[in-house]
Amino acid sequence: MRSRPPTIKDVAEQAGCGIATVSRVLNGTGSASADTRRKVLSAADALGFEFSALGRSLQSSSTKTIGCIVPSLANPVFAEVVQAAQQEAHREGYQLILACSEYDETQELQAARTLISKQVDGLVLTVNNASDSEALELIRARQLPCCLVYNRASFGLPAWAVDNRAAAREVAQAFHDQGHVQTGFLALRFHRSDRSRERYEGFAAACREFGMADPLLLEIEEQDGNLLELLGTLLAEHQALTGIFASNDFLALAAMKAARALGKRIPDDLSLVGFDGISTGLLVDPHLATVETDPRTMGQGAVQSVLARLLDRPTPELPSAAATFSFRTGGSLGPPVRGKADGREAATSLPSHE
Amino acid sequence: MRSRPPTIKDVAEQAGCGIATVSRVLNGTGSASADTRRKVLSAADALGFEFSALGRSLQSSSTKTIGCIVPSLANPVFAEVVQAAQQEAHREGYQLILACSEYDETQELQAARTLISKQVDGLVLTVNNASDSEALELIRARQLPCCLVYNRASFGLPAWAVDNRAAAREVAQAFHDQGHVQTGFLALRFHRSDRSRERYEGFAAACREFGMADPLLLEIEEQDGNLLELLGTLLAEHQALTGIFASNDFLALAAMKAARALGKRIPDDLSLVGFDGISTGLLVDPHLATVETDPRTMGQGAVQSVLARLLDRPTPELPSAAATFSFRTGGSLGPPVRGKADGREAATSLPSHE
DNA sequence: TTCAATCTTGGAAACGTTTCCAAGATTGAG
DNA sequence: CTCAATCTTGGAAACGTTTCCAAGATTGAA
Repeated sequence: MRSRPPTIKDVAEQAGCGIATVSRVLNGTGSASADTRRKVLSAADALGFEFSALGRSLQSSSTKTIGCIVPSLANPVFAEVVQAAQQEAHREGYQLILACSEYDETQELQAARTLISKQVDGLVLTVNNASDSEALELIRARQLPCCLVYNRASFGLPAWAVDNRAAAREVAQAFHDQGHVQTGFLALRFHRSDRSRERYEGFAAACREFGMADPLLLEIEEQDGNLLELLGTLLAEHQALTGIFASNDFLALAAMKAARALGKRIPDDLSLVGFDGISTGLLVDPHLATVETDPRTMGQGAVQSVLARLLDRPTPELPSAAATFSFRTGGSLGPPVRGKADGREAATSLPSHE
Repeated sequence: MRSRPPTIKDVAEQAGCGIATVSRVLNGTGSASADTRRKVLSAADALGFEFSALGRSLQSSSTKTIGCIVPSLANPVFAEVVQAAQQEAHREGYQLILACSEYDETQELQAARTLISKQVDGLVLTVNNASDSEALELIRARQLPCCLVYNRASFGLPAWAVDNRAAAREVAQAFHDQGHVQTGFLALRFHRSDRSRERYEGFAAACREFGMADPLLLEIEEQDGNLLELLGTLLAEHQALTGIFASNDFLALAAMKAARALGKRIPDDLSLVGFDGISTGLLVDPHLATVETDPRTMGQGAVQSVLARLLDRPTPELPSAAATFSFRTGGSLGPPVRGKADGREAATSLPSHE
């Protein structure tokens, strides 16, 4: 009938000893006679006692807790990051507190504040704009152990990031190798993500390098609901494009669907390349060409970096820039084919894709 | 240079007043002269003071924190549940602590223990087996506000669940309507999920009801890696089946891919129906027929239920069983067609699907 | 049997809050 | 100007731990 959970004091009383003794016995620190040990153990068991992490944290000033901020869990990339981070933290006896910023800087800052006030021991996060984030500034001011994920290193913080520019260059190269000239870059919330911008910039620079036309920037502001419609309109407006690089796989897949609704063949009429390498890309036909990244390694690594600072361990080695991604070819990328539905011969005359 | 974050005591000292006053001013509770208020405010600002949720929780015995346990974030259904739960909690000033059980009862219990010791105010969770879960027993013993998600109500706990049996019955009906007799039920970790079992039982019962053959239970134990191979083998062994109901969409999509690798046409040679209604099912061709559920509503509702108990609000109404799912038809479900690649006429002689 | 060394034990302080309470300061009415 | 009512303020206790320290109990060797 007691609603209040039992405390160490209750155990001490029941066992007929002092709270210090209970603490020592239950934590296996310090000495105790066999008799007392037995009494304490059975009292704790009878009461169903569990230490309150609160009291413990207050006194040790360590919560065994790591804060994690990501833009959204709707993107499987971040879901994987979080899952891997959670596992790694758990492996070391740490808990993860999750917050999603919804790609909103205000919520991002808000989340950082809350996590800090919850006294998290460290933070792992993906911010919208690493080079200009109030949240990061706050964290740095507090000198909290922290590691970025998918953001480029910034504010002197370690970062498990993808080399977006180098990856985008490989995409441009792939388009160029297939003979594309007129390409576009498709982004969902362009101004809200530094990743997206880096990919675009890298892509644009590489297109120039390879002598292709400047890629057309195709921005979409809105959310899911009418996404397919918007994409349809956008694609219809830009029939000249033979290839599109999307800032993430979901967008690429949606574009694939929208293009087909317009009667376009993939890749003959339109080639598509995504970013992230989510598994869904391998379920569609043809497979989505994309830049594969490794969210699990990122999430795990970021937690390791934070823990290293926390526990005075050697800092884990960050992957070399080139090892942060790998271009994955797929049937969605092929040579552009002139002519509408009768371009079969032209298609077969070129090297078969994949 | 101070590494220790400033406490209320520091602010009091700087402002030249007592800590009680600081507390009152900063919390806007109790009175204070305009002068003191100003001094406290500027001192707090200068020090960059933030309350420690720890001390506060210890004294108020409320952490403004809700624990959340799901099997995995790899399944977008749970990712959505978590995301929605997180948003709803946040809306009410609560934080979410996340734990994944990896479909493992030991980790499930472990997670519950940790969250309890972290003094979460409530819990939202999906367990592997609601009718027999040590974690749930622990929670019930502690009388912690708690709500199940995707599990059937159990232990007297509220639950935002899908009526798996009724949903499975609709699937059986759909198969029957299309003329299927020999069907199979495909599950990934059958013994590890009560949802999967309920779906199978409901499906089997309904098949009998509709005069179809008992569905064949196709179990897979292993994880991703070789999933496609395993599915291929399984499908090759059971050529007689004309339709398969998979316990979730990912499995259904993987089966679709494996079936195609075997040269089967979907749905002519094999019809497929999934469960969950993830958006990926609409990206493939043909669309995946499935049972749609609403993870966001579930996650949000569960948090509301917990908060209702926490804040003495009226309990939110649980959805009626029938409203927990809706059958979504799709091209992956059609009438079975006799004969291998030359069964076109037979196909067109039957009502065209969807 | 005795004394020193060791083992066992519990009181008390500290961690950062909130809140009760009493005391001192201020106000206003008569 | 006086007294009561009100406002403002800070000390202290409480929340649940851990850990320091000193005191009492036990052990073993001479």
